[in-house]
Amino acid sequence: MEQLLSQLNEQQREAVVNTEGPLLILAGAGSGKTRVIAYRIAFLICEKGVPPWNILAVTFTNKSAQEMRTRVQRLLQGQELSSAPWVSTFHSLCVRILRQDIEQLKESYSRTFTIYDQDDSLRLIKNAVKDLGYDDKHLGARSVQSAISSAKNRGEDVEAFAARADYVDERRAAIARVYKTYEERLHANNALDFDDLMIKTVRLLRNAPEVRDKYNRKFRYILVDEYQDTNSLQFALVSLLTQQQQNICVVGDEDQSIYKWRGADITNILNFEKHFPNSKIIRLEQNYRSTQTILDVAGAVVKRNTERKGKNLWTSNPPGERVRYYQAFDAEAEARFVASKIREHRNEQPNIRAAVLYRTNSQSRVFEEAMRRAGLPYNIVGGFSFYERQEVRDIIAYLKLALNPTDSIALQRVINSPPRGIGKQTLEEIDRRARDFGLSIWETIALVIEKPDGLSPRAVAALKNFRTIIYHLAELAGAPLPRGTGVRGPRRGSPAGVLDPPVGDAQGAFNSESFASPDEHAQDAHATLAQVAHVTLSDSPVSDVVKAAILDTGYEIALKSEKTDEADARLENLQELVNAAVDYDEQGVEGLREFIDHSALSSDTDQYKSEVPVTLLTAHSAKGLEFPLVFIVGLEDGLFPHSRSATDPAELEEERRLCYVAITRAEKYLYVTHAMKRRVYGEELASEPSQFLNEMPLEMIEDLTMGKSWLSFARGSTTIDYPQDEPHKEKRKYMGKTYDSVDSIAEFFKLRGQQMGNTRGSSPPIVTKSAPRRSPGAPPLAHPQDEGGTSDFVPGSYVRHAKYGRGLVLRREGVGDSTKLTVSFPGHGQKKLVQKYANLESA
DNA sequence: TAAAGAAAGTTTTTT
DNA sequence: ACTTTCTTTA
Repeated sequence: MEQLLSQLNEQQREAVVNTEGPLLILAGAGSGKTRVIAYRIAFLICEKGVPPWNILAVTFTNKSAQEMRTRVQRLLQGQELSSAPWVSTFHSLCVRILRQDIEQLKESYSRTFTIYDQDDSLRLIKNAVKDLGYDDKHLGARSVQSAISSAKNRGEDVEAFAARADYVDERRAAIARVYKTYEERLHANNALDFDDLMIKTVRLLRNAPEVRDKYNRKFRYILVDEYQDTNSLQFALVSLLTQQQQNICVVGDEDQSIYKWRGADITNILNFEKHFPNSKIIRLEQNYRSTQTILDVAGAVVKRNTERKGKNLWTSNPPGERVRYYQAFDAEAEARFVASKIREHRNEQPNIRAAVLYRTNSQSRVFEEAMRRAGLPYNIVGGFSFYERQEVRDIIAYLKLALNPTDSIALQRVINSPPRGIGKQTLEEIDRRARDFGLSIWETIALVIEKPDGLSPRAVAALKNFRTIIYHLAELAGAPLPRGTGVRGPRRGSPAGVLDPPVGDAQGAFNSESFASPDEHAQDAHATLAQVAHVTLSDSPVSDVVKAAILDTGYEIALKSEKTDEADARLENLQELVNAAVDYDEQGVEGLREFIDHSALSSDTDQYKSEVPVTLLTAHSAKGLEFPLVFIVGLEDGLFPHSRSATDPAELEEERRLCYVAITRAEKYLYVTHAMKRRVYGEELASEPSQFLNEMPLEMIEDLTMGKSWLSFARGSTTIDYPQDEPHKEKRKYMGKTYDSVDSIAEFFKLRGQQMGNTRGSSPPIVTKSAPRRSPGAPPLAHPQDEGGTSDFVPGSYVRHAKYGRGLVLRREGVGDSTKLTVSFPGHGQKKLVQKYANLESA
């Protein structure tokens, strides 16, 4: 341990050895935060003799949890440990607690509850919107989902939400009714959505003193990573868990707070000392990751934020090279540039790892393509994960059904996939009857099989077939379902663990008939966590059940008979799913349930290989990672910063922090690029450089663009700093001929025309050399061709609308009569208007 | 009922 | 541009 401690600097060491009482570690980017947490855990175990199971470390993503586990493991190598410390995400921690104790909540949820991911929850909301008779045009399921989610995260239940929805606000009242139905149906399905996982856990700990006490005694030392991103529920959870011992250590950095949109509450970290009296604060300000230049650039950008305490991040690393800049013609050219630079770097340093950071996942496609073309193996983080693929979700749905057939979302998903003759008509009829009798769909199927009442024999046969498949899977899983109309589940079965494996008969699962009815078995609601984790009663491995879900359902045959490349790829994915299941082969229902939980809670592919030359990811998912070579791409106005943040200064600051996070991922080399035009929704749009580029010290940037670029214009003029709070007054001064991307495109064509000896073609007007720089974000001048009258309505200018009043033009699309403007009106939100009909005047 | 074709919505970031 | 959902047709 002595030797371990000597590898840390003074502040880091302080952070490690101060194990007792509340501790706030303010850790700047690259200051060795993960290292400190790992050492701290090792220190607690080795030096303080704390048993590993008394330690809990919570992170936000699976990726960082995994990283943490590996680090701790490496430090403790050689140590014989009886168990590992709990390192988990907030959500998986909640799942583990709820799987154990949710019945103490007395809300008639059973421990066999199903987790609904965002997609499942969206389906449920869609159904609810439809069944309540609302027009899904007016009440988009997605926006309802986000309204409900943020209500939940504010701690507003249905009643509170409805109370705030007075009769004036019809839309809100409608959402309130959907919210109510949604909650009822979640409950009827014995299902919890992501937000519920937090909510129910907090409620459980609040309302059940004995449960709270149990976990307080269990988790004697708690660490929370990325504390600046915690929301009020997560704060409540942490407070409840540390009520008794107060050994709470949180690590965070206000400059890296990028999840306010998801309810993160920065005051959690700012008021830590108030929440936890007698707390210590330690600052980690030495950066070990980046060159001085990269750090300076990052600092210059984030300095523009006003909502900030500020800190003194320094490094003893060499200055390194300048940041490199490239202005690409379009998104494809940008990707080609990045790929070729990565190859150049790898020629110099064969094993250098590169990352491409973009604002939105939709940008990843071009880069994938370019990497493939350049023969660079790449790894893509986020986007559609493995578990989000249709075929994988289908098989998971079968598995969910085997454990909980009342899960109507899973049932609807697979009842007819692969096609087995249960069509829309049949489903609607069943749905109607289910509602009439107040039964779940599964229960109704049983009813219909006995009393078809007008349903075609063919449909009944198909339903029977489907039911047999589920019966079979349930038996194989070691959780046999009662035959006939008898139904169990949270609503009628005994609440405790009816779905749990039969105790004391290892053969049970294989002998399907003998377990047609569930055995009575002792259920200790207060079983210890260890007991739950090691229930190994049924003999069938998880992978066998997964295989059965692929084969016995006819899924494989259906795919094989398709004989398309796509079907083959799907089959391969399913093989991959079986492989994943092999890892979970600790047998039995608990193993299967854990497997399913994992699939719901892992959004990013965890088999992310760090040795791969190139990693493609969003700036958000890059947080916590570092790469010697980093490309920040798409630095364009409206993209990064994103246009959705244009109207709110606080949101713009969050975008800036995101940019800060992106820059500080780089160790040695940083490239920043933008394209002059880009396709958005299939439409080609000219794009302006990001204001964040302008906030970087220009002398620290090297221009790699062939010919003229935005940067060369920017350099040609004196830098004008306008005060943060009053940008508009200053900006309006620059009304001379300015840079904009149309001119740059003109420049590009001219240049290319010269290179190719081609002087023909209608070159747009060329920009004058002496052009002063326009500060990005300022109103660009009208293009020469639309001079007069309407030419003022360009992005950045203000207009007046008869109904909405004064608004800011954000985007302009199309030409002539079809010109559309996206305008943001304070109090009315963004509107898309056809310029010809909108009767706008400039304001 | 299922497959094929047409229309509409989509993209901010994530557990 | 791409994907999901609605509509038509075999």
